[in-house]
Amino acid sequence: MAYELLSQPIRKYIRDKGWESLRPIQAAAISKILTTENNYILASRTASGKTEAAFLPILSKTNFNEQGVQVLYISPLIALINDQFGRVEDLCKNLEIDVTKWHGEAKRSLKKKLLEHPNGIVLITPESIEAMFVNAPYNVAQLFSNLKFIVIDEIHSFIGNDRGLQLTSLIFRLREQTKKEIIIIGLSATIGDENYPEAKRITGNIEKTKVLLDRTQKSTVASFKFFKSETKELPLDLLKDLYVETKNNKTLIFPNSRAKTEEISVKLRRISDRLNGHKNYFSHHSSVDKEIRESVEHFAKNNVRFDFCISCTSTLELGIDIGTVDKIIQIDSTHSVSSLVQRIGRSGRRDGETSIVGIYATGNWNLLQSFACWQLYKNGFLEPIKMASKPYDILLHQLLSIVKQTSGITIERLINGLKANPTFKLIDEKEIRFLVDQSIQKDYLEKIQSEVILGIEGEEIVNSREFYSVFITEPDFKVIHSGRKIGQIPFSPQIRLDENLLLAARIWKIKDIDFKGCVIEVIPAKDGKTPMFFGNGGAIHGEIRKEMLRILKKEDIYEELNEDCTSELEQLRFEFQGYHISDFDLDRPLVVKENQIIWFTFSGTVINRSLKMLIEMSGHEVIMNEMNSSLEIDVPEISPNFLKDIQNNYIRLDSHLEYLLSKDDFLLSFSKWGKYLPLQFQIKILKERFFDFESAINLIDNVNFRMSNT
DNA sequence: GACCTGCTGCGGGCTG
Repeated sequence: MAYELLSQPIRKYIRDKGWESLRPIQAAAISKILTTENNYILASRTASGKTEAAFLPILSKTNFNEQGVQVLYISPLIALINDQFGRVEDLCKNLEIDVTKWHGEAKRSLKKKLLEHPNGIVLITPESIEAMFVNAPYNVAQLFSNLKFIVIDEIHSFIGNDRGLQLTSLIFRLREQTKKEIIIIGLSATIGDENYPEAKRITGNIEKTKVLLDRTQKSTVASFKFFKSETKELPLDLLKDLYVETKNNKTLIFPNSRAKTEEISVKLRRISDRLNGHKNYFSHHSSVDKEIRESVEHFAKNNVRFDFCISCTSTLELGIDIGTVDKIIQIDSTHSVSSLVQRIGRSGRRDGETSIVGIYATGNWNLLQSFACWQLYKNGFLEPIKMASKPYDILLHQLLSIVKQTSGITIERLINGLKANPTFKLIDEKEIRFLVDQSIQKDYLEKIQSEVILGIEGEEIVNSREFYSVFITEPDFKVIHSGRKIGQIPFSPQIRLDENLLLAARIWKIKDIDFKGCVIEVIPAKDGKTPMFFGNGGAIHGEIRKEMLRILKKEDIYEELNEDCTSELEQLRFEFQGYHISDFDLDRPLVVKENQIIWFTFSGTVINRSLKMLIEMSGHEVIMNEMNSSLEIDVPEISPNFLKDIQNNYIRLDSHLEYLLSKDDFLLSFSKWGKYLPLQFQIKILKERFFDFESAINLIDNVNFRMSNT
């Protein structure tokens, strides 16, 4: 029995809490963590007690009287650290274990106190670990040389991206500082079976990392509605229906964009005011001030009596506890199935409760995409994610960080350290040496006999506040109302005196702009427009597109769809019925018009993007439509010559990419540190991370174009 | 028709 394995004080904690039994994931984690030395990934749905599943056995097993921090908890969000701090402190309060928050907004006095007596548990972000390595490497040694456990929360948010590679590298560097093995526990609610190898890579030891999985799913009820949108703004009928659906509930609305988030919260409140409904309409996204967001979270979590409606983006997708939510509304399709899983997980959090999700579509293709996501959700599909195998940009970043950390290191030690780092396992030693040589050439590094130190250019890169993170953020203007910060918005032509805009679920008039200090002063107003935000969103996975094609070709009637949705779907099916698709991998519809063809690729964003470039290289104009996954190409027909031409373009890709990169570095804007790489490495990361030319060429080689015979 | 994430050290001025 798992309970009997726990230490006395932990058993007392469980008794005092009045828990009748341990959750399945908790029982499994306790047995395994207490009896083995493996790393574990705990995969279990939201609100299933994963934090306790990790900490109960860790607290049982660890001797906190030893010098040094014993447990390091790593989180992707400051907000999550602040939220989990209370829970972990509660677990520790009778055990006399200190818990310390260590992030950019944590109190310095408490950090100082920890440095004087390093002990207990520390909650930290990856960027704060990076900063400590760069600015105070002696603190890393002082705090973590006796570290026993690392807990990584929301580990899926680190899979398949640069931040995950950075974290993998930082964990390796932490391990180099300690005498004993560190055991790593990763937590996640949405991690597909195919992604376990990638999650295990983060621990640095794939063989020694096991998965504990609780597949129990909550039942979910979905209903689809259709309101055609003719303009940029949402149809009034949709808003009225939305109001009725949400007025007597605790609801989260996900409209996919910050602008729509503002539009919905302001307009719903206006309807509610007119009908004497409640006033608790909020908006929550990255441009709303942190303090306002916290007060919204606090309201949702601590009030029981009042209904509320929070219109939000993915800021409320991750694990921050906002208490009970009755209903989730999704406006148009999510960009991934895993995002849908996270959002649905926010409602019906208690055991046995059903999640309720209402989905509104404003266009037929959007309806098809959101229904495809829903079908894949029911099948348990989650997008497989690949970590970059040769992340030269992260290698360069870590190389500079290590040289700063060591204040000078022999070239051989530097190269051996990078070679041993599992993050860069697939990068050859020859390539690492070349990158070091290039860095010396460009003054990022300076060679002094057999050692390197940071060069003049390197100092400038490393000694910047921007160095600690591996993702790019645009500069913002602060929005202030009588001394209080409302949020921050990007600069756009819209930012002019007397212009009105929506922010934080309110309407404001711009009264003053300080261009130098990047501050906008506003006063309340009666009517206004949504602010202009610039985003470039994520890529849609090919499986969603394939599912869309399958649904188009089926004749099934679905009970989740209301009458309007069903007739929209029937209409789309009618348009495509003449194409005779039978092989969903290779048969693709083709429309031939005068001097133009439209190819419905039903492939993911990355392949579409690659096809577009390959076709453009032949001098054709291509318009890529991401909504219906089509390419409009200015040729009269798909002739054998046309296809051969494209296949030949594949051979001269490198020189084409080289030409594009020499014009500007816009293509590379997905990689923060890529611009410091030698050209041939820039081309390689483009081909690995932004495009997938192999799959695109494979599709061109094997596709069967189907033309309509109606 | 598009999401999100984090952040040092130092010095000056102000508050309790």
